[in-house]
Amino acid sequence: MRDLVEVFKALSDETRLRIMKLLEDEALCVCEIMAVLGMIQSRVSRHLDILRRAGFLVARRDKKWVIYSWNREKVNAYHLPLQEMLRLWLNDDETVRRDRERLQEVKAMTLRDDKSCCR
Amino acid sequence: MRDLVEVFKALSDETRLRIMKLLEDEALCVCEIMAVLGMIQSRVSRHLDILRRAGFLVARRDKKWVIYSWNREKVNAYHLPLQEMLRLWLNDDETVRRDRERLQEVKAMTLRDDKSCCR
DNA sequence: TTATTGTATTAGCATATTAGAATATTTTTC
DNA sequence: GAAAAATATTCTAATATGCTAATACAATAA
Repeated sequence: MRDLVEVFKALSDETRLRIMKLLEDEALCVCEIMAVLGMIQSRVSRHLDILRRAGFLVARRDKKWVIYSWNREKVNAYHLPLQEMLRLWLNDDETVRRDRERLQEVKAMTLRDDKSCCR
Repeated sequence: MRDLVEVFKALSDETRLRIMKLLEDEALCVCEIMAVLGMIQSRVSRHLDILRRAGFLVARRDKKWVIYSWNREKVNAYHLPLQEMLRLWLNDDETVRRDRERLQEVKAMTLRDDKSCCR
């Protein structure tokens, strides 16, 4: 029960839903997510941690960067089915749509190039 | 997006999950739910209201009693699929199991008999 | 009509969550 | 090793949430 509460809590926040939708199709580093959402680093990092602890995301380090992506390995009974639903939901949402556009811009700008990522 | 956050928030609480599992198969009045959960009236009523607003429950009045049950009418894109999942989840949970036992006792005791319900 | 029963709402307090600023940590680069 | 870049963690203030007790409301019973 505690797990399920944690899982639902993780999804009970607009910022975290935006992050989940951002990472739906591709892995991103923290600074890219910051740039897309226009939020400061500690805030983004905190939300990523909550999603990771609940089982929705995994983090791997790549050089200087920590890359977050959807977790496809089952760590509890809940996150995989909920991920499937999230994939179907919010695709018409105005904020999600804008975040996706912004992501294309951010990716075109930064090209994570072994030097520095976003600025 | 706001709707979805509200829906997940509604499920982000142990008491409310217990209520959802209690009402999974049958409609119950507030005092029966109070008796099963061993919680005071204002607390139960408040949680029922949160679940109702999120679309998960409906309330109908029957004489003195207000009977709550799962809402089967689609009021948003989210609650029906989540209800399906809830039906599969938590069936092995110890608290849920005890609540179900307690419900049988409460029903045997009270028999909602046109006079008074629970005491 | 008045009293009783069942339910909803409100007020006040305690706890939890969130945001931003500051600091710490880790890795890389020089 | 020192500096820089990226990320994590901690601290504090603001807001939200949950609980109890008290009160209000609605339907029924007397």
